[in-house]
Amino acid sequence: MVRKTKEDAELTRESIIDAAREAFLARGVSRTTMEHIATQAGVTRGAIYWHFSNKTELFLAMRERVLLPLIDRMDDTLLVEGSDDPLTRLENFLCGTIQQLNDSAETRQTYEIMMMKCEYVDEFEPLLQQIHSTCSGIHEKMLTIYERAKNKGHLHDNQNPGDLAMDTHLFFSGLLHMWVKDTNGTIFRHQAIELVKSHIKLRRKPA
Amino acid sequence: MVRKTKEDAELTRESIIDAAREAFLARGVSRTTMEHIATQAGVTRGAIYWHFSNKTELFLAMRERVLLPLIDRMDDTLLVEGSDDPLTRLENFLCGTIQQLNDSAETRQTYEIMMMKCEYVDEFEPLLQQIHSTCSGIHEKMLTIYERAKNKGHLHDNQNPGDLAMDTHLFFSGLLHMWVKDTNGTIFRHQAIELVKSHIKLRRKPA
DNA sequence: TTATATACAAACATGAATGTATGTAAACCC
DNA sequence: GGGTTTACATACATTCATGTTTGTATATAA
Repeated sequence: MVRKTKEDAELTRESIIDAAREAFLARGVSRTTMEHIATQAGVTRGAIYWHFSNKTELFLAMRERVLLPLIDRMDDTLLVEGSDDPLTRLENFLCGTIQQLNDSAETRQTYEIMMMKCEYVDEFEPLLQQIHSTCSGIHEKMLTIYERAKNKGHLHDNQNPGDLAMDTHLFFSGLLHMWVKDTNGTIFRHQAIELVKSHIKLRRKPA
Repeated sequence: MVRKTKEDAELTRESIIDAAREAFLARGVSRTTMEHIATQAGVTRGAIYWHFSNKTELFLAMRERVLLPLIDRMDDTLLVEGSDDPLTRLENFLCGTIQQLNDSAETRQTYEIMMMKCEYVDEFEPLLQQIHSTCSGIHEKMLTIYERAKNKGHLHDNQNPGDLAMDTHLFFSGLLHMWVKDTNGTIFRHQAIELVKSHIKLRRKPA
């Protein structure tokens, strides 16, 4: 089993990423060795070093595969004006993210790794900066949403968009953490959607 | 420098925990070696192995030193009926936790380690279970608070205590994460207290 | 006062992971 | 279809952390 076609090589590359995710999830990033990943993927360490220069790059590749689509979806759901009012769009975005976690095991596992199975030090510290800028992006979009809602008179009069946006952001951050931590899904996950709806309802002024 | 008195020994033990915290914070738990900790503490690995059987026990000792007081404070602030009304007690508890983080570098650093510089796998996985039960404890106490607030007519009529308690819990979880992640304190920390007040205000029915 | 346990330091033995260097057969290009 | 590059497998060298064992001076207890 030696030189494969270009497409085969791409397949092994992807399968190495999959194997890395499984290994990271089971043993944590630092305790996972290249040998573990190789065994899981059914290749040798040589193959991994051919496609990736080290474990960090593998981690980043795994991460990007689920994070990039998320950012895209965010813009579409939140900012593009459709038939729904702003608060409904916000609710849809939050529920859609939960749904995405429900549907995709890859997304689920990657989030679990990023939240509980890796250490943000040294080469991983820049990621914190990156996460933070993603967060400000989310916050700004939520702020826009709440401003539009306010202009349309959908909010109670004493609520200001800035605080609401941050409150929702923090709520959702907590929600995601809790959702992911409930790994067997018996404790929290079933009520996540309801909580989102209840959170939004708290803001909406009855018409 | 050999055999010390009992009190001296206790001092070295504590200084080893301090050194471990500094080391964990700088290099992450898994990349921190016993040698790093020893150097930081000004002892040899022999001393550490005398006081702790391995790195995991050291980590647990560091953790308990800040977590146990927190649990105690929680009961006192939240459940003991005083002159304040339930929602105010809740606000005081949340603000008090922020204040605790502000005041104690040890607490701050330990939280940062637990949130971003360790991996919850193998021997560390039981901690997740423990964290979860602490969380349900918090949630139940918040639920009690909101039920009392409801009975006293402090809440809007369409708000039910269960959802409110979870919403606050998730908000606060997100808040803590954000607070801790803002390590240099320039982006988020200054507005944390305001956000807590705004969060509570959202629930309080004007008298 | 002497024996013993304590609180470490120093030395040792072992294992394991990383990165690189080399080998190789098949795909790809001309 | 022959040379070159690709996509790996295999072998090697090095580094490094861990846990244990041994040594030792002193506090402490009898």
